[in-house]
Amino acid sequence: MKRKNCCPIAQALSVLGDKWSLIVLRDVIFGKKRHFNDLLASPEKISTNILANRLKTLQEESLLCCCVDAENRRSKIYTPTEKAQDLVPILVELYKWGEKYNDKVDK
Amino acid sequence: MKRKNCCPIAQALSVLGDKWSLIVLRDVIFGKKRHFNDLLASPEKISTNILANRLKTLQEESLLCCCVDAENRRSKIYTPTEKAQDLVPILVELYKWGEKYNDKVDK
DNA sequence: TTAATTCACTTGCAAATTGCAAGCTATCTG
DNA sequence: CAGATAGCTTGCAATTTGCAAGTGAATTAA
Repeated sequence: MKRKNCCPIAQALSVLGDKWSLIVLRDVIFGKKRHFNDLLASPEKISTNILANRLKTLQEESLLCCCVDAENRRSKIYTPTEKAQDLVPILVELYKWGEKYNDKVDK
Repeated sequence: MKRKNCCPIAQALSVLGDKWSLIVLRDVIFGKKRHFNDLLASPEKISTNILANRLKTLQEESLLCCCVDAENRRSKIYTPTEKAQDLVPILVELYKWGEKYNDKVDK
């Protein structure tokens, strides 16, 4: 869903504005998770088909790059690009807001 | 979709991580839009049922409050709460990222 | 060297969400 | 009183999500 001719916020959200993309990026950027199974194991319980789909679209958006692990060729290594590293301020602000307002939800 | 017992980023995204919530909040916070039809008119073309649904959930999340326009009782006024105003840093960072990376997409 | 295991998916299918168009109700304006 | 207007609601098709099971290639264990 590309949003052309519109404000940068909407353009950013056309890439990031779904339930899972920023969760995956959080784990790659802060959690240093690099493998499919690492990402699967996060507490938010993403399912395999969604994760595979997000990894694909995040590569298409140049947010992740993927290479084969030289030491274990069935394993792939996903690494964040500079474009993804530049999401850190967004993730930090989300963290601060979430901490301020939602941290004690449902005890 | 409440995410309990998990990181503040995931909690923030459980409220904000969908296609439309932050678009509506952008228009209320920066665009000073206050009425249903103002929000409908944004270039991203949200549909009426989705907008009505988002306005409802954003009120449930204490991000918007709603009152009847005293001068025109068929009209409702939606205003951002302090909790919504505190999203400004997130929206600013989204803006900067969108501007840096996505502004020239498809020319 | 064969069998079991692991990794990264893929497939099938039901459920939920979205998008579009049309309709509805209360209020207001002429 | 006859439109017009604001803010929805409804119906329905299309897309996306969630869950479980299965696949194939690479690796490790026996």
